[in-house]
Amino acid sequence: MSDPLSAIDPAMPAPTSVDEFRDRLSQVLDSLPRRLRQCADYIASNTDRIAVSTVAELAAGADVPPSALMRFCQILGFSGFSEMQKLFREAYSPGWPDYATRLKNLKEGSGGQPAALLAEFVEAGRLSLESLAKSLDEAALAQAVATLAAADTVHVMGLRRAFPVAAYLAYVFDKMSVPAMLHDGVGKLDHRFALRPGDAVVAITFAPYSEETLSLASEARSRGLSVVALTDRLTSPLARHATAVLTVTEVDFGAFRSLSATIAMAIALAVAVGSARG
Amino acid sequence: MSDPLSAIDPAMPAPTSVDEFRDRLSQVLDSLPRRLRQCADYIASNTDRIAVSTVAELAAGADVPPSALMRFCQILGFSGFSEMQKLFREAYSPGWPDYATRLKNLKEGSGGQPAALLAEFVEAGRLSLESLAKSLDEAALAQAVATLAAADTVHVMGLRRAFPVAAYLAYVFDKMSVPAMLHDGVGKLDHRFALRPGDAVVAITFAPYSEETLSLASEARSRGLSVVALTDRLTSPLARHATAVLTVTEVDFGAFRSLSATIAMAIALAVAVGSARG
DNA sequence: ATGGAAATGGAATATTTATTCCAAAAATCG
DNA sequence: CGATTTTTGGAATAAATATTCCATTTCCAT
Repeated sequence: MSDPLSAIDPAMPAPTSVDEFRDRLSQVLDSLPRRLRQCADYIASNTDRIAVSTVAELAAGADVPPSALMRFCQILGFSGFSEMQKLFREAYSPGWPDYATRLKNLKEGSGGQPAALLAEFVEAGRLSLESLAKSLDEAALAQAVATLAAADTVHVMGLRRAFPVAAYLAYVFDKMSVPAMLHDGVGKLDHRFALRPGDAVVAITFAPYSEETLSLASEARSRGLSVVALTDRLTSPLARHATAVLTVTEVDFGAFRSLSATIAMAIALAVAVGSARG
Repeated sequence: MSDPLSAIDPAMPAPTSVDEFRDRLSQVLDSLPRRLRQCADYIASNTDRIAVSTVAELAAGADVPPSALMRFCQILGFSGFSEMQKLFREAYSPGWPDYATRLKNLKEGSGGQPAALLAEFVEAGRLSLESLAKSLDEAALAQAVATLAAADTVHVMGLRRAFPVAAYLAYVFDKMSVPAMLHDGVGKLDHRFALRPGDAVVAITFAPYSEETLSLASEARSRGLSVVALTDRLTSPLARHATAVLTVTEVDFGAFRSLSATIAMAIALAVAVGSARG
């Protein structure tokens, strides 16, 4: 037997830092056969577990036998798993088990402005999610689900910053085999002829409310279709045209909102509707 | 021989959290004899090494024989060192919830309720955000920002579930007056002629990776443009074509991901680039 | 299809690491 | 100061863990 695998580099010196480790990993990645690639994938997305796991645990996680993982370590240039683990144990600085500390660290730390910004958005997102959990109007949600579950086609509209939410909602509907149409305003076509009796509309807009979305909701309502509103407050102009109103208060940071809560609401809605339909 | 040491509390239950551990430690501290106090002192100021050290290493650090350290663990209420270490290993990276099981429960039990679904998505989002804060590669983020700040036009591409992220990214770039183009695949036009020297690409894709996005990234790279990858792991096929790789691990619930962390990363990136450009 | 090379899984083994136990050393108390 | 209890260190053992090896399977080129 020749030795093609370690021939990737016969006596490659072991990586001496986590960065070197990452480099090596991406170098060898392409030439790895199935099992070893599984190792690589799992290790790459769970690098932080290496320091505190056993071969058996990691192997189980990657769904390979322990011997495959050993081989993997050796291909990377280590003498075995223990040597690899040593690298990560030395580099280990506790990942700030405490989220608050870590956040503070990011804000003030050496990562500079981008990291601090990220920390702010993470925090905003988390707060938004918490507030959503607390202030959820279950009845309204249930009603919205019932409405959409009973509809023929679901029309989804949201522009500008609501557009990502609308797009994701449409995506999830699609995956759940719910007939849905995303009104995206491309070419200024408004597709309102597409609204048929028996259909329903999900309209998404936040202050300052987009005219186009309000107009579609209003049109739908006047034609007798059900309209589910996803908006920022009960007094939103959108609420006027809606049969069910879902409100989500996002915590903004700077001029931009995290959308976390809005998206959570949207997926939950879509999945609930999808399963209600069977 | 009576048993005064464990008599500190004959069958005290083991601490179940790092906080409980700290409490216990300070409780017993005063009643400890010399060697055991050495253990306590050393452990108290090196709590973070427990997860990644052996008995022998810690004992050496505290300058006591291993058996003293064992006794110390038992006085704290653990059956031995391993049990104590387990606490710290788990606290460091708390096992993610078993969503397969939860989802099953939801479907079967009374929990098919939309509100319960929403709670799960909220939880998934929160975990994703926390994990992003913990695992952020600050250097990669800084590099990505620098890359994009130096570019002429920024091209953004992401399809399917990555599309909402791409759309939001493009929206924020626009608001921050960064020349950006969203490649949305409308009409199967691929717009690759639009890539000009001096431009940069932000490519977003997660397993299973979309061919179109990979192909745009690869094309851009081969023409010498910078490519920033926003993906789920370092071993992603997208990483190959990238000059900077940002990874975000989202906790999935069922088939759908919350996108919270991915979006947080995207906004932070866009805002940082926007302000770097002035 | 067929032979040869490569990759794989798992059982066997080696090594490391945790844990117990007890004889010796300190400490405590009358 | 001697008797008794507590604490200590380290050697012996048990358990967990890493590592190797090889028979079997898979892959690939012809």
